[in-house]
Amino acid sequence: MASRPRRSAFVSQEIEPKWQKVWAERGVMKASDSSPKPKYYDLVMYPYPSGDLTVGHARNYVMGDVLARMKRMQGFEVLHPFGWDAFGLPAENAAMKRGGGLHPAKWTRDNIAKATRELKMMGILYDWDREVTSSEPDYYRWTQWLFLLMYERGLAYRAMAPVNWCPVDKTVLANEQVINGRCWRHPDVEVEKRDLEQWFLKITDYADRLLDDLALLDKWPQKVRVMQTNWIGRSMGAEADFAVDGMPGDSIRIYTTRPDTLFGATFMVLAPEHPLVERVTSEKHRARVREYVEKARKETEIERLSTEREKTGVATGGFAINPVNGEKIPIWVADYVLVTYGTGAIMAVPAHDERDFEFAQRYDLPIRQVIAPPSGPQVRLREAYVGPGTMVNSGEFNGLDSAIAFERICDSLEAKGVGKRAVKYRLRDWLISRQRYWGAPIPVVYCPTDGIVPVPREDLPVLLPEEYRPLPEVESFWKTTCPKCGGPARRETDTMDTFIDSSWYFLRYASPHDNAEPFDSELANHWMPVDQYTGGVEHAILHLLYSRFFIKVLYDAGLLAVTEPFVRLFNQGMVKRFGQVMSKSAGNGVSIDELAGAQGADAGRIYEMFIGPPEEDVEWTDAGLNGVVKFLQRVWRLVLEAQSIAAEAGQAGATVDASGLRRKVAQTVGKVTEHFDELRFNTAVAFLMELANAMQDYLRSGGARDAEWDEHVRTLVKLLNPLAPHLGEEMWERLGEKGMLADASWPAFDAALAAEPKVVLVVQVAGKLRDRLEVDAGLPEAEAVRLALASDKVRAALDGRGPSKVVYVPDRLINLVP
RNA sequence: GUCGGCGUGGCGGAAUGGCAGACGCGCCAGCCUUAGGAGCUGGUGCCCGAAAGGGCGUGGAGGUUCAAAUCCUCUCGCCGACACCA
Repeated sequence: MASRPRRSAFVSQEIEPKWQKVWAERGVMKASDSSPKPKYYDLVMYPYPSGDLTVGHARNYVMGDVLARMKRMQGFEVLHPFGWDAFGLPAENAAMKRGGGLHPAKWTRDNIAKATRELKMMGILYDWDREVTSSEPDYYRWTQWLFLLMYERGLAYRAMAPVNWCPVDKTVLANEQVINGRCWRHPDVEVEKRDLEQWFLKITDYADRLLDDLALLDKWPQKVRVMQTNWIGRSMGAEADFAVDGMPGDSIRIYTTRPDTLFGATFMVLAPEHPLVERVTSEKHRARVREYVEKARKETEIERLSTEREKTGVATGGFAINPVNGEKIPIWVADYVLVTYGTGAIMAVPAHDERDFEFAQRYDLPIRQVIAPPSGPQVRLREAYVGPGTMVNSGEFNGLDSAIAFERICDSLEAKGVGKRAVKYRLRDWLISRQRYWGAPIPVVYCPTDGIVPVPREDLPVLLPEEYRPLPEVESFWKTTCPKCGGPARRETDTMDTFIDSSWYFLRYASPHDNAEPFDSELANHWMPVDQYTGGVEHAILHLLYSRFFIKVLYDAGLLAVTEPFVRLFNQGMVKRFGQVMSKSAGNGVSIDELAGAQGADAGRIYEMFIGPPEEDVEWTDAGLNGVVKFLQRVWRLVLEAQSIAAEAGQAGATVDASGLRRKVAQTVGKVTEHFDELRFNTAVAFLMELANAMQDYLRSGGARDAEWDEHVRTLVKLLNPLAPHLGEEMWERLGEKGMLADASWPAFDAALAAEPKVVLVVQVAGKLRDRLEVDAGLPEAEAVRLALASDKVRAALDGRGPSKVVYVPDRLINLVP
């Protein structure tokens, strides 16, 4: 920075802190609960406070800020809050690394202070009066309150179950936190299965609504809706009871999505853990079955679930009776059947199921076709036929279309009382217990007399002990008395999954200081739903599914009037540098201090918006950033030193037609507004660059700096403001404006001003471009044809042939087809 | 394996049926300057051509259409999600 520019230039280090201070003092982004203006709730996912921010983290906060600033100028009462998802393991790990010397609370608060300062340095405005921190008692008190609500509504229960255990974090995990059998936080660590008694939330009660209401979320990325649909995994089918041969009273219930293939069942398969395995096994087979079951139990989840390996199983020697035709079929045990899904037992129809087919081939089991494809019945199947067709080998149902037979066979099962239609889900209940210190304690007490007793609401919060130590080791924490009988009792020492904290934080922003309830229903109903929600796609299932669930429960409890929390969802891409996601630990981060100290926050903000489509990952380069700096310096001179630019061209005083620029300004207002609204920031920046170029050209060609010019300059500054707010305010002030630019009104789009009187009409002959004609807008077709035929180039291309067909798109193109 | 997304100049990317390459980076030439990592002017998809002009061109092959980067079919490549859910 030693060299001195010849022309005057702004110095970001001087103007940025100046305006940040003014915004803070005036509380520019404070949201009023009682404003007559229409509300706009603009939210970014609250982050885990892991330390210093990089410009990479800042990208989605800038997106939120650009939208918030424009919406304010457009006359909305904008709620743009911020907070911290502050409970979680990194704080504990940091504490452990230093031998417990650094308390997680201290570590968390220090990190929050650093990140807050950096957000402010980026010029990002929030209503900091509404800041929430999930690890503070005045927040987690209400997280506990909501747990009690779940408990009262029968949605929180304690059960013994085989659960996922992360050996590194030493805690259990929810299904959603297990990815390919590995911990979501440690991609190289396999989770273990443990049988433990844990707390669950009954999200499966809401499976249908969570699935069906996805149809309402038309402003969510399709990708996320598909992922949630698959995760919930609803399937429609039937359950049927197969009697066990020689064991009256015993039957095996199976679930199938293909009741139309019931006549094709040639064997049954039980999961190794199925409770009837021992009973149906014959003495002759017992040793082998036990050995197989034992082996399956020892295998890891990853091995069990691999689709690569060959299917294995053993016959039990037992037989079942097919309820539709009385046929006796062998019962096998195989680990490709999961005890956790459906009924843990299946009827195997190898002719019409790929997995059963593979298994039947390997163990030489019979394959019977019961559905003939439209191409006609095949003599020998080479692979399972899973499509629809005509029923064969199916008794009274022969000849029916398989879709009709599906219904008829269900009717028949129901009439005979041996089965019924059934719906199943992949979604499991949400395991929320965590064996960790740094989380919200689950507010229940175990009493020898009264069993599970919830902590009364007036006794909340159940505070974490001051000292950082595993809770089961802190006697003063768990040793308590029963709220019911007063006798000695033991407090629950597990804390809640941090995804509970984040399932309702956006409600707390509506009434962050309410000390009587988690949120004020009236205020929450005023601000909700969130109009724009921005965050990473990694929460496509986890946080976004859990939050939807919470909202539906609160709706049912009469505490909230909305059934979906987020109207429009946007997943931003990540910022990379040297090919890797930018992060402090990877050593490729650009810090906000570095940025602000060199090119400035405004340049960084615009660059992050201009660098590429907002949903794509982008590569940060210093050269690209410098291009934006040049643009801003050019705007600065354009706005404040128009004279020098005109003088430079040596034509000051000449007169040029101002109507072209007038149109350009009007068009830019329309396009920039639309593209900001649609979060297409990269193209919005491009339009502003075009406008600045056009204004510069106007001056250079001798355009007058009259009252209209002054208007154009103010329009440019306003349009630029959401992107470069510091520079905007500085220019606004120097233009002699009294109020704050942040409070100025957004330019209105004037379609009449933007309309082009003359258009370039493309002339094609047989679809090939032959000429361009400048014509009046709205030219009638006959006139367009006449003008086109008058062109030498067109006549040459037609080569004497008359056009037999004319396609005319007014103001765009005319295509003459010989 | 299944589902989804993406594939456009040297680079980031525009254009969602109607002029391919907006805007920017980079590069080339020139101007200005004591100096340039500043500013300004012009150029910049590829091929032929001195130019005028012409031809080709959005991973590949087909198709629909007066017209395709855009819609359809197949195919290749990259990325993501799910992965024995009966």
